[in-house]
Amino acid sequence: MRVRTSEALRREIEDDIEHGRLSPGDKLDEQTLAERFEVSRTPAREALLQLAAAGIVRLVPRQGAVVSSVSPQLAIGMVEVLTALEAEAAGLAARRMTSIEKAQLAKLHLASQAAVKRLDSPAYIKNNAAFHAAIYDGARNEFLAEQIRTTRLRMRFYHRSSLYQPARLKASFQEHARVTEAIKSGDEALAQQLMRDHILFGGRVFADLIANLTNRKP
Amino acid sequence: MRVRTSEALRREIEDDIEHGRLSPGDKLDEQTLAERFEVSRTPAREALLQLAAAGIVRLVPRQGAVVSSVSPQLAIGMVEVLTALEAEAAGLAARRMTSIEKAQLAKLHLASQAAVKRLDSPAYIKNNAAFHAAIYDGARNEFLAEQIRTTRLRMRFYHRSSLYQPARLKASFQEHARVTEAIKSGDEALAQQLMRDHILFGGRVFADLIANLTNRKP
DNA sequence: ATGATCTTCTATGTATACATAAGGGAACCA
DNA sequence: TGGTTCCCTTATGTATACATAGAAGATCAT
Repeated sequence: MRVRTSEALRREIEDDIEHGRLSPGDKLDEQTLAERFEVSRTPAREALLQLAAAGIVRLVPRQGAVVSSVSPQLAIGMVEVLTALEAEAAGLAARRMTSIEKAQLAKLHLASQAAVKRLDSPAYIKNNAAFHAAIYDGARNEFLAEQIRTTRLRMRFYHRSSLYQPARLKASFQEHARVTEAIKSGDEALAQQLMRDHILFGGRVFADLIANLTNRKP
Repeated sequence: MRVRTSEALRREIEDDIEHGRLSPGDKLDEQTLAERFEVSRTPAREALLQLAAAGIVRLVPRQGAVVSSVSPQLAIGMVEVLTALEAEAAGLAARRMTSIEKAQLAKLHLASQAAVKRLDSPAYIKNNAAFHAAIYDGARNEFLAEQIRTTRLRMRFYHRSSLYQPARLKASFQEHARVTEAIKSGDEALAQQLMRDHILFGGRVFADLIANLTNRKP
């Protein structure tokens, strides 16, 4: 086998969580996982260990693994960290992007206008991802990009994008416009501040959602 | 056995790296680890998996594990991320600390003065850790604190604290004073900015060190 | 009937066995 | 002498076997 089996299992389980087939609190036992993927317990166990290291599942000794749940407190914490990281990326991008890259970023931004007009959330979500990815590239910091990716992945397990709300979608586009301008003009502090506001807005929706979920079933 | 064996091994190996008994690039094979700790290959292997998930070692399929090396690029990246996170913590602390906590922070800061006067780096390093820990507490964000802890741990593998330099030690104390003032007055933006400068200074020493190391043996 | 204690049973943690891919060395050829 | 190919060794990846800690259930006493 070319790829590591445990790696494949890990991705499958992540996918299950992301698509709601597994929910926070669900128990994952090694035997069942092994049977499901038709492997022995060893790779199943190793997949769980990797998930635990990433914080996706909680591994209680002698009690197996459960899908991590997110407290409102943790949700807010993640939003705050993501905000700081995204803002840093925007600031660095303002400093480091070439004029060619800045022009491309502006182009990416404009390309999303069509999706906004049609209120086409799935399309805009793709545009949005491309826009932010361009900023990560421009920041010239792989480690930062990786930290953002991990944090976002972990958040994605628990919420649908706020961009499914038409109001949020329109606001997002406006905010992107201002961020693009700030980066274009090389204004590091402004780019940071604008990105901070941008992420915080979307993040609040996430934190509110978690708070509601938790209140409902205590 | 009460604790997980692989967990214990992981800590031992981390310790080895931190204290220089293992260097970046060193190979870690499962058999040798197992023999050294007098366990079977299974826990040894699981420890390596956990270290790999944390980025401490690199795990190449069919080729075993090597202690991760840090490129100058990665070193700079880590400093930038740490800067953003520490700044965020300081800003949040400025907003959220009670006046009692603020007074305690000021007290912690003053307590480090003696170590500065004696140029006692080990003592100051302890004071420094307590000072920063108080800020993490005040930020009311466990997730942020954990991210900072992880990043710092990973950096600590590769450098001695810049606080062993007398000049840096004195400067650190002055910077702490300004940060303390900003937090006391609840000035979020200023606290962020001052902490940013503070971390960046120390971080540059780290990045320079890595750059030099890499240039020497290419 | 309720609680406590004991027993049983299951799933985890560890060890060991087996399969296989990658690397190294030897031999052979040019 | 240099290079290529083949084989062998070794370490990783996976499977299986065994030990044991906890959980669940049953039994008994109050």
